[in-house]
This record gives sequence, structure tokens and C-alpha cells, in this order.
Amino acid sequence: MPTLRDVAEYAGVSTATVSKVLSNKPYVSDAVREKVLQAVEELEYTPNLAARALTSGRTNTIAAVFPYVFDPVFKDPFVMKILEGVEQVCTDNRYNLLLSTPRVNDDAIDPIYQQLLLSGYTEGVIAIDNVPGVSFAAEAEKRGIASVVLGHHDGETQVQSDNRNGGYQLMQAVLDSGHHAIGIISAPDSLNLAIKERLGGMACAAREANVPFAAMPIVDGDFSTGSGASAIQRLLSQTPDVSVIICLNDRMAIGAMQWLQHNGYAVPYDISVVGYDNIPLAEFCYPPLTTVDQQPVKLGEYAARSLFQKLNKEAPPNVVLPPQLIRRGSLAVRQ
Amino acid sequence: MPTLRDVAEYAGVSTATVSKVLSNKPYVSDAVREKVLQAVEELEYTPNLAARALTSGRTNTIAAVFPYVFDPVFKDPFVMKILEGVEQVCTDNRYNLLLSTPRVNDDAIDPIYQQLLLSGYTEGVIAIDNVPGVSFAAEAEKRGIASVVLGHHDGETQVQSDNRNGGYQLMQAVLDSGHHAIGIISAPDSLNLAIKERLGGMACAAREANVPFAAMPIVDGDFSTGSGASAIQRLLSQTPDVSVIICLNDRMAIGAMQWLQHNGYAVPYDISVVGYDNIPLAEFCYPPLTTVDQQPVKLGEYAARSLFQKLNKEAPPNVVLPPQLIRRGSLAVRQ
DNA sequence: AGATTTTAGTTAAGCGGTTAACTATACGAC
DNA sequence: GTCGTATAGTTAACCGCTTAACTAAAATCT
Repeated sequence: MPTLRDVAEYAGVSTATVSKVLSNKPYVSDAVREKVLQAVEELEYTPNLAARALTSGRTNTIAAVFPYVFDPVFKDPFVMKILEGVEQVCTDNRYNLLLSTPRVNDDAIDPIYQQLLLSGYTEGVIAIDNVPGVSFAAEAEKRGIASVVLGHHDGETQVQSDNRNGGYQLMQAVLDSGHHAIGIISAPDSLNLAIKERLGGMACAAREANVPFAAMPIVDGDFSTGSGASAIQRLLSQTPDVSVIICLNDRMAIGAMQWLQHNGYAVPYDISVVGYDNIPLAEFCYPPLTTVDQQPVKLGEYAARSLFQKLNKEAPPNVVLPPQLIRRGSLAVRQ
Repeated sequence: MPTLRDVAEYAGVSTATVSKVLSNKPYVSDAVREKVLQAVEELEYTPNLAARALTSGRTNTIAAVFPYVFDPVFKDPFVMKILEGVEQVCTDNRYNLLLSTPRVNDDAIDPIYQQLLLSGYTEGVIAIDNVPGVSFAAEAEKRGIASVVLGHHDGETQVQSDNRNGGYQLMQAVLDSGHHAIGIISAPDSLNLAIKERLGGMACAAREANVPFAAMPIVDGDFSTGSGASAIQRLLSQTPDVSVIICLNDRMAIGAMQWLQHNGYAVPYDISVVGYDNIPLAEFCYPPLTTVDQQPVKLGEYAARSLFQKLNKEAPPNVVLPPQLIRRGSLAVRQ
């Protein structure tokens, strides 16, 4: 592969001049500029990123940090949607995207992630930060690496969905549909700030409708489809006469629906089910799932754009996207 | 951030010695080794990847190349599954994963991808190569970068699903269920070698059953859900009396099912539908979709493992994974 | 015209590692 | 005691690029 030096010799100038031309610096005559570009073209020269990174710190690479909390991130379509948005903006900006999937440990930061930060190979980081206590973005910021928080962790720059409002809308829709015996399938909110927000919004909507939120039966799953099935089972064994189940994500909702149907319940006639996230499956499962859309692609896009702004020394604002209730057949109306 | 030199000074040795210790080279006494490791620990030293890449070419990074053919790769759950497998093996090997999503142009190779290859920042490449004519893996290999082909392009190292056999099994299942009026929703096979294979397998199964394959009506979609809906419409307007539709991927199958249901057809009683890929949705849609599983996670794992073998100068074998027919409710039995 | 500033380009010193080449001991073998 | 050879560690060149510092010529100002 040709190097800068090769180009310089070929064009009959110094390496510094070539460098200037390539980075569009002034003080180069048009004639020379032309000659250099010609040489670049003919030699098919492409700058060596490693060398460039070494001197200037610019690697043209940012990292998306999607921590493993319960199960592989790739299992979660919602996360994939975010990635889709991030990728789009990266490509538009001619940046490379590095995928980092560190494990969450209470005690120490995942050494792989630490290496990523210290290795100087990523200019910035977009981290999903919803686990209390640990913040991957903060870890980056601490080491002088630009970061954007996707989620409810406080950080220098945050992009988030208004989970509180989403929870509010969801509970309101359930109450409006005439349900009073409400069961909830959640996830340990000690492990996820977004869940905490959603529950807060739900409680608020219940309060406004004079329905006692604290009295609603609630069991925890771990976000997976399977955990939704086992959660509904536990919930019904405690309180058999609920008329609707609010699940704090779609995958658990679908697991719960499946279990109900396999066990002789008609959804939504016997029991309604609603979810959260609006994953692609929600539209096509049977019955189609009432849920809340978080605009995940937009979340990813905003996060990436904010990061690029930071890299350009601009100060991006925090972003809060409004969630949208999606009404579908899984929520029945009761008189 | 501390550098090698800092560590060397702190430990009272030369940088060469530190380098030896860190790369586990011989000719270092235990005492010195200990001292160096101690220094590394205390200074929280991590080698600068860019510098290491510059001298040794090792960047601890490989790239997954998922070309945009029709629509964003992230829209395709099958591709995400492959990525899941790749990611897992990368993490196990303490490698970083770079995501590259070049555009497919007949004329020229995507400059972004070219830059990735020439920039010397990726040690190897895993490329989904199913488009005839262009091969991203070959492009890498041409430049001396190790590569693995995921798909049906011939390449130095190939990992693929036996699409021919998958098509064979699918057609066999349809014929075994008593169907004779068979419609096919495909994709332009001039654009995808895997599709060509599947069609070949299907033709083979039809031939063995003495059913004329060439007579079956066939229309093309573009893999998307929406295109499945419009394809079925076109197909039925030509040949209204088919009893089953074979779709060459699940997303089109689901689009077709939706269209059928919206237009008064009962699936599978009026018309059966089968797909290909076994995406997560296939299990949960209504009715659940009969399809073919390609073991995408395994495909990704094998591809990554093969690549790491190549990086270690071993010669990995080509891998062909057997697909598996998944029977579900969308395929009815006819007498 | 002479002094000053601007423009155009070169030289060379790093960036932070790796590694070939070299030096200096220590250890056996004869 | 001498020689040969592992062993332990150092020195310094180099990877390919960027950029501060410098020189020289041209343009502008007094």
C-alpha cells in the first residue's frame, strides 16, 4: 500500500505539503494541489488510519456501547433499532462504528471496555445507560472521551425517551378501557432507571384516576419472552382475577400472551395484555399488541448527532423524545 | 494516559523490556517481569492500539461487512442473528468488532469500504457475499486482508447454509402436504446467489415428485414485508387458484399472509403460506409460519472462528450448515 | 526603496509502540 | 582457564502521518 511519502515523491513535493492538501489546509498553490491530488489518484492512496490516529488522535471511529444486562443485546429488537439510527448517522459522517458489549459487574468495569477507552482508538462513545450505579458514559468522560448517554443516567449529554410519560399514557389507556383489576409484569427497577420512570408515570395516571396503584399485583421478569410466561403464571396464582396485564416491555408481553393462550385464556377477552417498545413483532403477533413506541431509530440518530456535535466542540442540548401509544387488538374495552 | 515509556521508567527498565513482558516474549527474568507487571497495574497502563497497529499491524479489530442490498441490514432479523454469533466469538477472543455497511454499486466499490480496507485498521473481514459479480471478501483478500465469505460466493474461506437443501426440504414438505397448485414469491435471483440455490433445490424436489416446477407461477419481491404483500396480489391476479405460496424469506411470507387475511382469505385453509429463515416473528405471527431455519447464530460463530483461525495462520475448512425445516400452522394438509 | 506581512513550501521532531541488532553477564563443557 | 552459548537486558531505528518551526519568495505598506 502506498504511503504519504510515496505520494510526495511521485508528486515531487514534501510529505508536509501532501498532508496539507489532504486536510485542506491553506498555503498551497492550486498547481501543487492539483499535482498532489493527481498523484493520490494514480497511486490509489488512502491514509493509514492507525498512523493518523497516533499523531492526531482522530480515528474516524466511534463506539456504540450496549451493555449486556440480562441477555445478549442482539436478542432485543429495540436495541437493534437504536443501532440502526446510530449506524445511519455514522455512515453519513463517514465514521466507522465499533460495537462494544461490555458485561455489567457491580464491582469492576469490564476490562474489555476499559481497554477500548484507554486504547485511544475511539473518539467518542454512545452508551445505553439505564443501570443505576454504573455508567459507561461517565467512565468514558472520566478519561476525556466524548460521550452521549442513551437513557436515564445523568450525564453530560443525554438522549432519552420520556419513559415517565410513556408509562402514564399506557396506564391511562388501560384505565380508559374500563379496566380496574390490573396486574403488572415489571423488571427489577433497582436494575433499570427507565423502568423506574415508567412505573412512576403509571402510578401518576392511576392516582389521577383515583385507582390505588400500590394495590396492583406486580411481579418481576427479566425482559425475556420466557420470563414473561413464568411471570404471568406467578401473578395469576397470586391474583387470578385480573382483567389486564401491563408488561414493561413487549417481549415479556408476548411471552405472557403465549402462556395465556396455551392455558386456555382468550386474549384479550378474558385478559388483555399491553406491552412497551413497539418491537416489529408487536404488530404481527396475535392478537396485535397495544404498546408504546419509543422512536428507537430517532433515539439512535439523535445520540449519534449529538456525539458528532461534541466532537466538533459544540454543546448539544439534551434530548427527550415523546413516546407514542400504539393501540392494537390486545387491549379490550370493558364496560 | 500512561505510555510504555512511563511504565518503563516507573519500573526502571527499558521500553523494550516492557514490550517483551507484555507480549510474553522470553528472556526476561521473573523478578523484572514482576516489577513491570506491577508498574502496569499501578499506572493503569493500556497499550495504545493505534501505535501498536502502526508497528505490528495488529489492531485487535475485525470488521463485519453487511452490504446494503435492498434495505438497511438492521431491518433484517436474520442478519442480526448472524451478527449475534460473530459478536460472541469476537468478545471471547477479546477482539473489537467494527460494523461496515457498504452500498452495493455495480460499477465501483463503496469508497467507505475501500477506505476501511486500505486504512490498515482491520485485521480481517467477515462479509456477507451473496450478490453475483461483487464480492466484498474478494476485495479484502486482494489487498492482503484475511476474509471469510458468508454466503454463496466462492472465496478462500466460505461459511454457508445449504440453501439448496433448504429449498429441497421446503418444497418436499409442501408437496407432502398434498399441494399441487403452488405459487412462489422469490427475489430477483440475478441479485442473490442464495436464492438461486434455494430455487434449485425446490426444482429438484418437484422433479422427483413429478410435478412440473417450470409451470409454477413465480413473482419477485425485494425481501421486505411490504413487497410480499404486493407480490401475492400480483400472483393471485395471474393465477387465482393456488393452494400454497412458497416465499423465499419470512418477511415476504408475513407480508403475504397479512395481505391474504386483510382480503378475506383464511390462512392456511384457503391458502397456505411458507417462508424461509425462521426469524423470531415466524414463531409468534398468526398463524405461526412454516419455514426453514438456517442456524444464523451458528453461521456467525463459524465465520468468526474461521477468521480467527486464518489470523493464526491456520487454514480453516469451508463450512456448510444443514438447514432445518420448521413445521408450523401456516401450512395446511390437503387430501 | 526599505520594512513588514503574507504566502508557499520544507525540514524534522515526535505520536507510542515493536523489534532487529547489539552488549553484557552467567553457565557449562572441555 | 578458555571458549561457546544461552540468558537478560538495552539501544535505536522504524511504522506513516501531523505539525510546529523554519526559510524563502512575493505582496503590501510607509
